[in-house]
Amino acid sequence: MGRIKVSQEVTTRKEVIIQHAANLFKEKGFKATSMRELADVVGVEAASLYNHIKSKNELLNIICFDVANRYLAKMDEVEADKCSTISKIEKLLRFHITGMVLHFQEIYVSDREWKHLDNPYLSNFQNQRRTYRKRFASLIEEGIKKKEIKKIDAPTAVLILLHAVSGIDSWHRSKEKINGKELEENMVTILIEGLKK
Amino acid sequence: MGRIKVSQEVTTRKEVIIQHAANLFKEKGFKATSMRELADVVGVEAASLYNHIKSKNELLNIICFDVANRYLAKMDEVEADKCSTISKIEKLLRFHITGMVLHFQEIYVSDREWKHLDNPYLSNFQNQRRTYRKRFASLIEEGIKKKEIKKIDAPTAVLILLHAVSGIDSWHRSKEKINGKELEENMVTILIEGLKK
DNA sequence: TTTTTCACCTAACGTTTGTTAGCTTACTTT
DNA sequence: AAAGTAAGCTAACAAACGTTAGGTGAAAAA
Repeated sequence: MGRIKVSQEVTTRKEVIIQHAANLFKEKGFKATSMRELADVVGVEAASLYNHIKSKNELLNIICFDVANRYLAKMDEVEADKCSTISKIEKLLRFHITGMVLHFQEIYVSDREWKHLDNPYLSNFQNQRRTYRKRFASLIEEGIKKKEIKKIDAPTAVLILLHAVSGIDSWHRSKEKINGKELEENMVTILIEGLKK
Repeated sequence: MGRIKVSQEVTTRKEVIIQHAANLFKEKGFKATSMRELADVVGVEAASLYNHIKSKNELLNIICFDVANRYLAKMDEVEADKCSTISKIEKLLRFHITGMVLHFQEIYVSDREWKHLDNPYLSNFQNQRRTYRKRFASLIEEGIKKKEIKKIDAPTAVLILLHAVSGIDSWHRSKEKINGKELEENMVTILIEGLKK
């Protein structure tokens, strides 16, 4: 069929494949995406993919842990920051939102398709996810103690924040959509005001 | 293997199958659930399922439209209600929350797996979904006009509400969870306060 | 008790799946 | 120009998939 073309941003053929995979996994789901389909959009025969990747599941692994690691790194950064707790939470929220606005395919996949990871990656991913949420909840509890935030159940608040953000997926699909920055401000307004005391 | 047992609440064998299907689709996803697996938990051979259902996709159809119709009916009811706009929204929100708390399998499936519906059901479902959200957004805009709600983008608010609710799925999975009623109050507090002017 | 109907079985079908083996072509380096 | 490596191809595999055909046994109706 042809050679895989690399560009300046996407320098290796493996990365090209991963990007197309993220797109397809997002649109059709991991299980519903076949290697032949992926090969088609890459512009190559299915078997040729295996010159660059080990398996279909490796693609999912890479996508999921790429995202997970980005969030953990951001959490480190924010925790170390010297500012009010509520604005730490706002920073995290904004990070989630801009992430979803700019490269939502991977995040969407990592959010929705991680169930199809195979062990040991599966347990690993679940652990990372759990600790991330715990650290997030701790921030909220800290905010409650400092009376910056109203008295609510912290895990519930985390759940609301994270899932509200994942709804940005349908913003992408919608026809008459406001721009990304407006979206961010609207979400922050509703959610952060909802938390504040 | 044996006969499918019906109970007082679940009176037909088809309903038994649907319920197990909803469970599996929720846990593993539609595509990742095989008819042989479903047959296993039902306690019967795979081929035997086809005495009661037409196809695997019929199961998904039934689950998705069951949920969609429930929500549309509730929307009719709430719109006709004579109360403030903000409390209409609160009523809808509470309906979504209790739905997720009580029989979340079906709702979860309808939310996440509808992509695998086949036409004409797919377009049909998408239409219903779109109108539901539009009616929800209209309520919010009405609330803004009446100055009950702060000036925000209505579709964004809808998106936040609906997706925040779908996060209740991870509440079900969590170990140290507060009870359903508390969860509901927490969510309403954060989200409705977030909307109010 | 006989007949009919429903519920289930085994066996098999045609596809589609992820992946491998072995060969050829196109770039890169010498 | 020759040699070596990287990237692609065709063909095929074993397994899993949804589904159908045709037969068996048990419950319900006669």
